[in-house]
Amino acid sequence: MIPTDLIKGSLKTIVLKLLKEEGPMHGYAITQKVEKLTDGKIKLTYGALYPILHKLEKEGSLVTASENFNNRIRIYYALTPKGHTVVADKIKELNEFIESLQQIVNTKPGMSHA
Amino acid sequence: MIPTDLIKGSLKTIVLKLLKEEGPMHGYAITQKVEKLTDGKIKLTYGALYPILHKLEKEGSLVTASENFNNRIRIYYALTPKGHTVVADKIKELNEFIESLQQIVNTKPGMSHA
DNA sequence: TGCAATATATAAGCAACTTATATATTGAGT
DNA sequence: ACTCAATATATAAGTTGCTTATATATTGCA
Repeated sequence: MIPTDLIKGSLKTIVLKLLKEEGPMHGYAITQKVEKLTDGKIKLTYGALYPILHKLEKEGSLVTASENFNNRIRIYYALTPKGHTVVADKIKELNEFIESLQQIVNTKPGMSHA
Repeated sequence: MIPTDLIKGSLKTIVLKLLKEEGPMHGYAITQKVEKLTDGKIKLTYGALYPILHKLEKEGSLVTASENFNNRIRIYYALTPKGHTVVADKIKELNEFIESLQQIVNTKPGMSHA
């Protein structure tokens, strides 16, 4: 498990990216997918997930559609056009972040005057 | 500039890694180095840096040595043996984190059944 | 009958930051 | 002489984004 402090700020981007690639998903499926994609290293808790989804919906990045599956309510979240713009920006940011981290982490002694 | 929410949890690891590669540094130099290494994309504020340094010192990961440079006080922070152990762990964590992020960000439609 | 998995949701609390503020020296420009 | 940017360290108040705990309800397996 990766410590939560590291992951904190990336959760919203992760959720948006999944919805972009997988299409509409319900909350439970999102947590499963994240865990699977990262070999259990990132676990999205519901206490984090649902507030994020509700906030994105409020902001107009997501819309919801309820469905009844075996008497269980499933609420599917789907990207709006605005959401597609937002996710593109967020992924760009995340890639820059990853690059910056690598710049720091991959620096080795002696490389400063390379 | 990368939004601070993304960077938040990584700052302590970044500071430790720099001290490992560059040897003892003073606070101001740390902020300069981070900014330079990341092309200005990550800026460490003093309000974040000094509490981190003081905390690491308190935990026994760092020791300090004051120096007088042109009548300006410089406080050099250096890794202790414990600090070296801590930084190794933190870097391992950060690498796992980066890998996990890439797993999510680099996934493209259709790759789920590859 | 009971437990794990499925499914959504909110409230209280905490940690790690940001922002604002304070202090003091050096050196360059005007 | 004056002013401003850069150098250098530090703390306090406030905010955000999570975690942890809690609540509710169904399905399917043993």
